[in-house]
Amino acid sequence: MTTPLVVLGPTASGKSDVAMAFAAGRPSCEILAVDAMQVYRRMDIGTAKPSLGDQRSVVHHGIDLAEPSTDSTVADYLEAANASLADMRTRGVRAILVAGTGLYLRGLTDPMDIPGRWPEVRADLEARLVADGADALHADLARLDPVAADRMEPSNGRRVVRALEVTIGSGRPFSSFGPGIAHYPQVPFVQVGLRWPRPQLADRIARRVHRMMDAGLLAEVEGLLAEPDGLSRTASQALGYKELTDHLRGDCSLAEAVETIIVRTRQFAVRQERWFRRDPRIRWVTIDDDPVAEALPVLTDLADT
RNA sequence: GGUCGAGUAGCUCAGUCGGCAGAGCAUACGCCUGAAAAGCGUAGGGUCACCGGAUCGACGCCGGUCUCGACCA
Repeated sequence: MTTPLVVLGPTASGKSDVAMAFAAGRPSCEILAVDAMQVYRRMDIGTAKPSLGDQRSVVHHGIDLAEPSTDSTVADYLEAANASLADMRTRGVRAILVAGTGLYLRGLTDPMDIPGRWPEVRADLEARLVADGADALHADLARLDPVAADRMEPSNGRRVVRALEVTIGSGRPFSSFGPGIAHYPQVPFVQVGLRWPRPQLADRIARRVHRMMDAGLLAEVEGLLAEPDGLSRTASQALGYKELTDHLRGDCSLAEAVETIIVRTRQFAVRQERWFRRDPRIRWVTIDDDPVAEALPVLTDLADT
């Protein structure tokens, strides 16, 4: 059987190692990275992209899909990732998803009908956001699509603008494109989540950030900034890249930048946990020392059933 | 040893004339379908260094002690 497996968890939880260990012992297994930043080419160290060695021993999908000078979005990712999944299915290859980006994973496990874009509508809305504030736009949304309005904070201008863009642009309520993320139907994916005690995960994150610095992250960032088109809005906000760019501009010392990377990565890891832990379909494994030794047996067990 | 300054939330610091103890960050919890490593909301948290005094009432005033820093010797 080729039910896709999902290994998910916060950054630095060891999910890639677990997936590699599983795939290494089995011939027709390939890995699909479910990660919003590993899609960017040449952003390798800071995104903890699988090493070339790992990529040689197991085929990887979902990485190096976009130039760092362009904005890659959920829809772009889902198109490519779904094509990879379909391809693996027809070849009889088992997919192992290594997932850190919750929204992207939900888009694969619970297919999403992501509405299109209406740039002119959006431009008007963004102008109004600046002029009138997010609450005013949220009031409009509450009138046009009460369900969507209820799903988001009135002060979250970015989300409110998007919901209005879709509702006005498409002529259909934003909420009519899907049930939101609070529904968890059974789906043909086996999902295993790696969970760490917070203090230990924090420690792993700090050590990994320092390891990235030792591996040449600063030079990687300098190289990307030196490219003719630089980093896109989305790529430039990747953890590590953003803070080191600030440092290179002279906004802070290197030590301060590294400390900020660690704090923000820790906060990101918590956000990942909060996203995933609501999903009742995930089988959790609490790790306290060795992710591979502790999670691989569970994964292997579930894979064979 | 002397002079001056500082000591308030986990951290950095506000605190006016003596009248309910504050902010930012951090932390915890939650939301979010084309920026998601993004964006947004809520909450908890205090021996105001310590001891004593005056006062109806002290973080604040008075006396002393301790710690840190700068300067002078």
